[in-house]
Amino acid sequence: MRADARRNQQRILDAARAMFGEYGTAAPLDDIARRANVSIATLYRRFPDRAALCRQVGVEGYETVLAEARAAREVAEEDGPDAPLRAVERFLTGVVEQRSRLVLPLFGGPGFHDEEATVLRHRVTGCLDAILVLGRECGAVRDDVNSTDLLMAAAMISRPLPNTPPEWLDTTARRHIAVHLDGLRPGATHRLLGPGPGHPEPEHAFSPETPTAAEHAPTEHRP
Amino acid sequence: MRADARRNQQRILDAARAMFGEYGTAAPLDDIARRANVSIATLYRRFPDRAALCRQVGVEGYETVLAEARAAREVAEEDGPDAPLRAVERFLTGVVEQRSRLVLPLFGGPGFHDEEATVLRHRVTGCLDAILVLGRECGAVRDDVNSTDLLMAAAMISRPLPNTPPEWLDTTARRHIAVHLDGLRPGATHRLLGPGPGHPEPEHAFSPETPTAAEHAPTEHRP
Amino acid sequence: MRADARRNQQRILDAARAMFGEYGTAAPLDDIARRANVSIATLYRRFPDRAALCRQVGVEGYETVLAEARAAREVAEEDGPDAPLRAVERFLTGVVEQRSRLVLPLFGGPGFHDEEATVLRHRVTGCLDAILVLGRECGAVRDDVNSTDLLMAAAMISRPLPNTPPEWLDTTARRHIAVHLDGLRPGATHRLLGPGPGHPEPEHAFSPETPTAAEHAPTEHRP
Amino acid sequence: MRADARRNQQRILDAARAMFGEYGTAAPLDDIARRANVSIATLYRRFPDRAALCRQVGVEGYETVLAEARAAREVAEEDGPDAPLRAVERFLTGVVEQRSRLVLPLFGGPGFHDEEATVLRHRVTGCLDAILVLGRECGAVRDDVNSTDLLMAAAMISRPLPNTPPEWLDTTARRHIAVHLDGLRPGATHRLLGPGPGHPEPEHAFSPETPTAAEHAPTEHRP
DNA sequence: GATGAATGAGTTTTCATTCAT
DNA sequence: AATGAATGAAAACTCATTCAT
Repeated sequence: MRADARRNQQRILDAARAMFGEYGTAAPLDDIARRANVSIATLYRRFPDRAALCRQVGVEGYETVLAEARAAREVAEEDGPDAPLRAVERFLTGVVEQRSRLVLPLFGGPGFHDEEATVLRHRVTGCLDAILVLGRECGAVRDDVNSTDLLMAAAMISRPLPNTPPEWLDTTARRHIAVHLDGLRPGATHRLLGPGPGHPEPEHAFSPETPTAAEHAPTEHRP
Repeated sequence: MRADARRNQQRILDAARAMFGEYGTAAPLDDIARRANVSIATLYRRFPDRAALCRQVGVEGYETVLAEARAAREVAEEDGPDAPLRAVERFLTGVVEQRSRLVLPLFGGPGFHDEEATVLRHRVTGCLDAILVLGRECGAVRDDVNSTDLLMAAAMISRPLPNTPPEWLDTTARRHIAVHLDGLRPGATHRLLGPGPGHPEPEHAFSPETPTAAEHAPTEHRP
Repeated sequence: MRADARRNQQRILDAARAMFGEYGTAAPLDDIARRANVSIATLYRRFPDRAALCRQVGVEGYETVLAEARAAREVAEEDGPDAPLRAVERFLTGVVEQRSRLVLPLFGGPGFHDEEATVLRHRVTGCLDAILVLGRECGAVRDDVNSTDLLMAAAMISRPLPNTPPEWLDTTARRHIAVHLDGLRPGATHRLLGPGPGHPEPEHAFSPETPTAAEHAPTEHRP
Repeated sequence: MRADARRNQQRILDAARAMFGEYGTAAPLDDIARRANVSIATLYRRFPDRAALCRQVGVEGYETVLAEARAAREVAEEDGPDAPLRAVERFLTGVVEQRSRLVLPLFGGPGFHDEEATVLRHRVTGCLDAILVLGRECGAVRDDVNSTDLLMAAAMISRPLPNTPPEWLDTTARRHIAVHLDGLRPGATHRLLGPGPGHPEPEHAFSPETPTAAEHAPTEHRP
């Protein structure tokens, strides 16, 4: 690939992430191309359709999350009895801070069963599992929470609520994280039942991805 | 308003809610009209543009949330030291169960400063405040959580995560609620600072809604 | 016809004239009905289609012109050698002043061959002919100008030029009339050839209306 | 701009002028595109909305008028005492003959204060002023008529009267011009007062365009 | 390889007209 | 007789996608 071609590709991805963030994943491809300073035909040469573009933006988002998860795991390995809990805090906070580069909640992003996304997701949950194992060992974290719970919590908390003043979003997220961290300590009165989504029963070996219904990915209008 | 007109109006709203839920708020108005068994022109007679329709669907969603909040407040007034916490549980669970009728997170719904939405939101937070007051009195709930925290939590938890298998959604939500409830008990180690969004400093009288930036309401594509 | 029905009919005509004046004869019938404070169905009861409404507004306009022509003829019969020229001035000025009630230049008004319009037009030219006969007798008016020339001049001068500041229109019309009156005096160096449109050769008896091509009545867009 | 693009642009303008002439400026854009043998989307690529198309057609019309004014100025510089009056005749006749290419009276054309239109209009009045100066010098033209009077006269006379047989239009216009020319000779008994629209008092320097009310641009229906 | 241009298909929106109350 | 409501048809406009330069 020629140097300028590679540069264009990255410009397109950056423009797409920004436009998707501002206007949603139904943002006109024309506008994305214009923002990237390339022609629409060039965009099409790189990404055969909108889905391909979304997917790539999504994958880059997963990579961002993975970076946060890895940073958090390092925190978990620090000294102190509550290091693992601080690691969870680091993870949740980090994901919220990366919000704009993220696509965990991206409609039209890589499907749940997309191979590359699956691999990345498993790497993320791998990091989170490591944190949780440490947390349980030193009694910093309740033992019925699993890595998927954490990943989903991160996704829910980082997703911007529409029709909400932007300055509320950060404060609200931070407060929610604080409550959540308190809820993660041992001594829970509301026990979580079962292994939770994506986690096999202990006695079973790892079971393959359960086949699931089509992803839900509605289209929103720009108000 | 004539009886048939009222009937049609409701039919349109029902169809719109269903279509918005399935395909997002950019769903073709044609299809909504067809689903409601009226002509597109009839839809336009009632709702001058898509925004008006969204707004009304949104308002109905707020009404649903209000109903849940009121039901929860009744639970809070039952006997027992943990009635308030059960009320919060009732509220969060109820909102998640009503998910499909809901529009808290509806793109293009009533703007944050929409008068009707504001009134309804205040009614909801009123109920939640009542619950929290009882909860603090009997020591069932930490004292730094406010009604907006609860409302935003309900919004975040009930919002379906895209690219996520539908059967995960309910389980995940239930598990998240459980952790959250444990986090709401007194004895918190992660204190919430400040009064939180929308809540004035105690020593101040009630201050009017702070003016906020334009609402964020992106458009998503259907994959 | 009931009294209220008659009142409604006139209200509709007034509203139509006003709307046609402001927005052109393609103004939405809905809006005309609203302005007249009647329902659209009532409008339809009185005027089966837009053409009928236009036609009636047009006929009323012709009646206005006829009133001006009659007033002018009375001026012509006053004393003084230039009374006929003052009569022409009266006619042209009067028509310009009535502009807003007029439809000489109304697209979609009564067609040129419409019976009622033809009768009214002939009455107008009758008055103007009387003025011109007097004018020629006392040498106040050149002898090659006919009543149709005057009627067409009135139509041209009174018609508002689009894209022209309203305050220019009156001044411009007044100045044009002044030049025109000077051009109407005897001693012309630019002679008018032939009898002019609508006027038979002197030796011929009155010939029936010559059949003409379809009327030209374009539709304009609202800017 | 690519060669084919330029060709299409001109085709669209030609089609638009023709359609506007036949059906008014509310003529369906679809039909204009079809007549120009391009797709409607191509039309929209060149002209973002109907107004832009009207404007350009209007500007081309002004250019046509300017060409006539320049040709007339050359006539004014010929020998003979009445050359300037013949120049005026040439101008008025020329404009009437170009009627179908004209847009002086085009609803929806460039607004009065449109920059390009203003420049062209000033160029036209510049030519006409030159003619009038010569005419006054050699006593061929009355001295109270100004270039705006001539331009407005041309606009009024060239504008086709609706509901009028087409064959009348040319004859009527020619006859009106003849009377007008006689009225333009010196020795006027009906003096024009004031400097007239658009012409500053002699003692004042040129004053900028007076700001005027919104242009009047009604919509007509096709009968 | 990059681009400006063209296009077809779909969606919103308007409005004249008819119908049921 | 008057009206609010419903509708079909037409028009404006947008956008993803392909083509020729």
